[in-house]
Amino acid sequence: MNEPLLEDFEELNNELVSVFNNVMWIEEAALKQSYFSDITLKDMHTIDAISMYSEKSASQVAKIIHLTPSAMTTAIDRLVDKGYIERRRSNTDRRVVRLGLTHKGRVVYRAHQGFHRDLTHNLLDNMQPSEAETVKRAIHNLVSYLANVIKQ
Amino acid sequence: MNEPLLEDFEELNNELVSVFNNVMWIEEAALKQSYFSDITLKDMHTIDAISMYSEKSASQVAKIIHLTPSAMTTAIDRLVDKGYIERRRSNTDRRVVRLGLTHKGRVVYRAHQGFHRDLTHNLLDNMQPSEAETVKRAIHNLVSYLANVIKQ
DNA sequence: TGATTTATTTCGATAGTCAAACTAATTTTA
DNA sequence: TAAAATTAGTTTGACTATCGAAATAAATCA
Repeated sequence: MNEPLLEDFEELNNELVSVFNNVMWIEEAALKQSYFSDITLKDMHTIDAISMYSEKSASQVAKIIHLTPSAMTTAIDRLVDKGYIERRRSNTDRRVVRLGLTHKGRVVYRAHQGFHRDLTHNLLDNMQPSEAETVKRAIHNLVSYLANVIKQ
Repeated sequence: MNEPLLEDFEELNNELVSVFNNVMWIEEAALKQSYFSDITLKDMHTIDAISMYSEKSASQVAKIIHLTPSAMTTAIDRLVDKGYIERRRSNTDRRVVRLGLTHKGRVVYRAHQGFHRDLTHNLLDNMQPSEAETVKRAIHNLVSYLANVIKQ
């Protein structure tokens, strides 16, 4: 590994750690205080993976959020009971369960997207367009690196 | 909120979401495959909060990682049993439990720090010093924003 | 000293996870 | 085309982490 690019590499590193450690529980806490206090952040990620228009199967969603099939089933049960998502057996292959958001599900989904947009806006606060491009490149670096780690 | 700074704001936003959603489970998976497969990522965060030289009390650590006192007790039990941390009653106030890392604890702590340093290095991959400063400013924006959200 | 506060622990209940066994639907193969 | 294998999802049982309430013990206040 070559020389650090920043004198205060450690400071950046610590801030990054703090972001990772805090974002999760802030989302969790925000959910608890909201109108949607009956779901956890993990539930939220399930809803997010199902998303708006896709009609994904249960196993596709399980793969996205890294749950075993059995855990996926109970997670779906929970969210169906609470009225956030719907189960529909596929007509073309009656083994598969297609998942979709209910009206209530679409409302939380959009609220959660709003939270993430706020994060992104704040990330770019006070940046010139060219600087914003640099930030984008940095985040893209991270995505590529993580994708690489996953593959191995 | 003013105009987006990037034409492809959405793309950046999506990548940021993907980073948040993936970092956690990658850390989790990395732990499972490692020599330290007997601890979870949450355990790792406890170890991280205790850190190297501080001698924090149980309730201080609980506050940092947002656990209730009772959950903190059992989390400590777990990590003591597995040999990662040590409990010492304070001499000046015998109600308080001071926590410290064992040798094994310090080893995982450093390994985990290494993981985060890799992330930071990759974030800055192919950046000029001035660009690295911009990235640093962006992350700092995020930290400030999150700190602000916490306060409310 | 007696009452109150503080730090931690114990206990009972609950929720989410996994692995293994199972059901039902579809595809392969002989 | 009937039997075997595969695939998608569910059920069950065991386990773990969490919480809230009550208990314990030490320190501080009045």
